[in-house]
Amino acid sequence: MSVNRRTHGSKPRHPNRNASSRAAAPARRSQSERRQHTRQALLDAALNQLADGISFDQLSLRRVARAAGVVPAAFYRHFASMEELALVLVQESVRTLRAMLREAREGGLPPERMIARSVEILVSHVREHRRHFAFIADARSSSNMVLRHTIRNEIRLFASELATDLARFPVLRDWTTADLQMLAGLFVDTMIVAIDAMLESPASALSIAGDAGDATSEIAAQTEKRLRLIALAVPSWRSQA
Amino acid sequence: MSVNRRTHGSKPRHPNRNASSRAAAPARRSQSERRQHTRQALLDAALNQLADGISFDQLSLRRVARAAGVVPAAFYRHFASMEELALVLVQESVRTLRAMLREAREGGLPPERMIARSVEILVSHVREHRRHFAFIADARSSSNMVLRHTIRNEIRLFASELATDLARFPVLRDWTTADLQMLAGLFVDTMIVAIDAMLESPASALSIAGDAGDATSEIAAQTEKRLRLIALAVPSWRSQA
DNA sequence: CAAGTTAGTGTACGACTGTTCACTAAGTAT
DNA sequence: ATACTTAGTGAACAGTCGTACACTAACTTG
Repeated sequence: MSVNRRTHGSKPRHPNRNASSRAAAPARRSQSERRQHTRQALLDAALNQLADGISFDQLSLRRVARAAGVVPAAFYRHFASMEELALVLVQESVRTLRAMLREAREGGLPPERMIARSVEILVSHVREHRRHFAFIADARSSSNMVLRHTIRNEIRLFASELATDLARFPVLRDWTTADLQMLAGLFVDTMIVAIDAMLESPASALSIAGDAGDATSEIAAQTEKRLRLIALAVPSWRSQA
Repeated sequence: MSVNRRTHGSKPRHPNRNASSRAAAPARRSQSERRQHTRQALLDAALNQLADGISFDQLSLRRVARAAGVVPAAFYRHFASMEELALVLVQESVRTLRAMLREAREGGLPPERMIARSVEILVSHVREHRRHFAFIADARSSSNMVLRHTIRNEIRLFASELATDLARFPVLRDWTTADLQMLAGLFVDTMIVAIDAMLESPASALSIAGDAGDATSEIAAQTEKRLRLIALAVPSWRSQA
C-alpha cells in the first residue's frame, strides 16, 4: 500500500557536525571505539542536562540525542528507551555514593570529630560529583516508576550498609537491628535533605576556599548541628516496644 | 491576509455532555454560580489527577480541561496558566497544613504522649486530605520554579511556626532561636519523609481499624521512633559555636 | 579484494501539547 | 423587548514528542 518514499537526490550526507557537547572530532576510529564514544556522549549529555536543572521527566530522547550530536533514531542503537539509559546512570551514580561511604568509613577515627568529618566528605563529594547527586535527587521523584523504585531501593541499601557500620561502635553494641536501621535511616534522610538544599543553589562554584557567606557552608553547618543532636540522643535510647 | 474561517454550517452546538468528573447536570444556574462551578471543577480535576499519581509536570492544561468536562480554551476564562491554578492549590493545601498544626497544638497536653499524638494526627490528616498532601509532596520537586519555591517557602514558614510552639516548652526555654529553628526543621523534614512514604503506597484504604500489616502504620511506628530519639537528645544539647 | 555487518542519517507518521480566534447561547441589565 | 456581557465552543496553528523505515558510509571479516 505504501509507496516508495525517499527517491533520494544528492544532498550532502553528513551535514551537521556542529554538536556542542561532543569532544574533539572523532576522526577515524575503530567501530567499537566509535560506538562506545557516542554511547558515552549520550550518557554525558543526559547527565549534563540533568545538572542544568532539567528534570528527568522533561528530558526527552530527542533532547539527549540532540545534545549528543546525534539523530534521534541513533539513540536506539544504544538504549531501548530513556528508562534504560537512566538505569545505567543509576549504577554509575550509586558507585559514587558507595565511594563516599567508603571514604567516610576508612578515614581516621577521632570519636567525636566523626560527624564533622562526614559532613565535610558529603559536601566535597556533592561538589565534585554534582551531576550524579543531581541525578539521584531527581530520579527519586521521577514519574517513571521503575526508575523511582530502583533509586529508592538503592538508597535503602545504602542506609542498610551504614547501619552495619554503625553497629561497630561500642555505644551501639547492643542496639537491636531494627533500631540501628532506624538510626541509619534518620542519618541518611537528613543527608538527603542537605543534598537537596545544596543542589538548590545553582552554581556553588564561587566558594573561595573558606566558608564565608556561601550557601553551601550554611547548609553544612545546619546539617552538622542536626546530626550532632541526633548522636547526642544515642546514649540514652531505650528501645521500648 | 487571513481569510474568514469557520463558515459555520448547522452542527449541534453543545454535543458533549459526557464529562466524567462533573457533578449532576448544571441545569439553569446563575452566571456567577456557573462560573464558580467550572472553576471548582478545574481545581478538583487537577487535584484528582495529582492524587492518581500523575505529577504536576505531566499534568497538562488539556488534561485538566478534559477531566473537568470543558474545552481547553475555556480554561483561560479562569486561570492564565497551569501555574496560576497551582498557586491556588498551594493556598488550599497550606490551609490543611495549618489546620493540622492547630489540632496538634490545642490537643490535651500529656508531656510525653505528645509525640505519639502528633504522629497520629499526621497520619489521620494524610488519610483524610490525601490529595492536598500529594500535591504538596509533588509540587516540592516540580520543575516549575515559581511553584517549587512557593511551596518550599510555605514549608519553611510552617517549620518556623512549629519553632515558636516549641519555644513554649520549659526544656527549650533558653535555646537560641537558631537552635529552635534547627530542631523544628529536623522535625518537619522527618515528617515530610513520612508523608512521602505514606503516599508511596497507593490505596491505604484497606486499614481495618487496627494497625495490622498496614504499610502506613509501619511508617507511623518508624516515624514515632525517630521523633522520640530526637526528643531524647534535647535535654543534653549545648549550642557550641 | 569481496561480502557482510552496523552506527548513524533523513524523512515521515500520528499523537499530544499551549495558545489564538471568531463565534454563540444564555444570563443580565436597561 | 433590547442591547450588553460573558462562559464555553470548535477549529486551527505551530511546536515537540516517540517511533518506524529505508538507506548508506565506513569498518570488519572472510
